[in-house]
Amino acid sequence: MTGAAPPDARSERDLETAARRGRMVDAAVELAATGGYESVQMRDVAARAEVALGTLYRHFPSKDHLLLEALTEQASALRDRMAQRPPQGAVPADRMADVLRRATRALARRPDLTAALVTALTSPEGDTAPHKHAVETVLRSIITTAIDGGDVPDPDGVVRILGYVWLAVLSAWVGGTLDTDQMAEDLTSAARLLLP
Amino acid sequence: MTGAAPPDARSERDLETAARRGRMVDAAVELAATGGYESVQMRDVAARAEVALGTLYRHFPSKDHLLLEALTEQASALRDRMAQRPPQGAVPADRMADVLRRATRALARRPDLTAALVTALTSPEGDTAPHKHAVETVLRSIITTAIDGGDVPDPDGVVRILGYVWLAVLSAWVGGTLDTDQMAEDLTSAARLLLP
DNA sequence: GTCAGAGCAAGAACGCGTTCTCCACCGCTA
DNA sequence: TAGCGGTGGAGAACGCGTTCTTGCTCTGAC
Repeated sequence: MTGAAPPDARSERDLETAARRGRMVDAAVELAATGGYESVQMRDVAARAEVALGTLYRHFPSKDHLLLEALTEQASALRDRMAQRPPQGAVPADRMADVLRRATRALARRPDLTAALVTALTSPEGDTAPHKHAVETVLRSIITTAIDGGDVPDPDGVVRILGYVWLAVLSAWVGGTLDTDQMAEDLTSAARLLLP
Repeated sequence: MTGAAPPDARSERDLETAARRGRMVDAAVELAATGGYESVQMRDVAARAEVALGTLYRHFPSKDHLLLEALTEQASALRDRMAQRPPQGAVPADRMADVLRRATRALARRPDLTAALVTALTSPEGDTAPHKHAVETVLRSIITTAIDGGDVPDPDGVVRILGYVWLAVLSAWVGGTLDTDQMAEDLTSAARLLLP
């Protein structure tokens, strides 16, 4: 932060720095989309973004930080896309199942990318906790749209629990213990058990 | 497998091999208990078990396989201990909350060990899927004891969902985004939302 | 008795995340 | 104009999971 400086008074240098940063995230996403987490190799990211390895680490202290920034972007984009069209269904359970089904289908469309990002999300690095919180908040806001205005007791609790189930199911899918259909099935089941 | 040979006809060599294998798992558990996942370094495990690195990898194809074997043992031991004493509570929700609270307290008693084992469980290595399934089965069997005999509609669905929540909450605790109290709170909340 | 093969020890080697070192360039102030 | 701090480039170096190589010993088959 430059404090009192007007936001459009950035020097050309700052603009270049921002562009470089964007290229690094884009490069990570491109590599993740073809081969998942292990295909995102820091040397390759740096080469594709046309920066040096040291520069990459100057902006992102670890591979997981880099992928979590990408995940935050992707999750926000998903939220915006989901917000375009209100969930279908007469009761909250149906609308929730619809939201989760659509979101899951969107994620399953680019499986390697999703796997890479979820892997970063579930990696145990302690100093990424704030970023993880940010992502969880976005995911919960997606879920929340399904019960807005419905007559749901303890909506926050339900949203928290469904957020956990969503994460666990995604993690199991990434780990290979669940396929896409089982994932959708378990999410629907959770929605029906938790909502009227 | 030696086929038709009687089980106690193992040669001395086989006994030594089994003992070595046990020492490797024990060494991993000891190291995990003091420093978590990253303290379980394969060279250290081999040294502590007094085997060569190659021998360790002959028995366990990866660090995660090793830790998942340890986790299976620990989970089975936990299940046996939990089975000693039936859950307290008048209704299924109370009994479930009791079971989850006791289990969580047991896991929180050795935080570094639990963190290491949960990390292995949520690591995305594809070829550990069967081991992960085995662990999940044990965890679900612990949960199931809380609703045995109760009048619960769709008990399997509830157990699956609560298993997911348990995993996600543990994972968040390991990742540092949740403390022990919040973990217990969310689990209790899930039990009350899902059970009568 | 001998020979093939499995189990293991010892340790070098490799891959990739991460850190460190050294240097060039740019905009700034005396 | 000369020096200076900070951003970035190039790449070596380090740590740890994993793999590979070499050689020894024991076992079972013939």
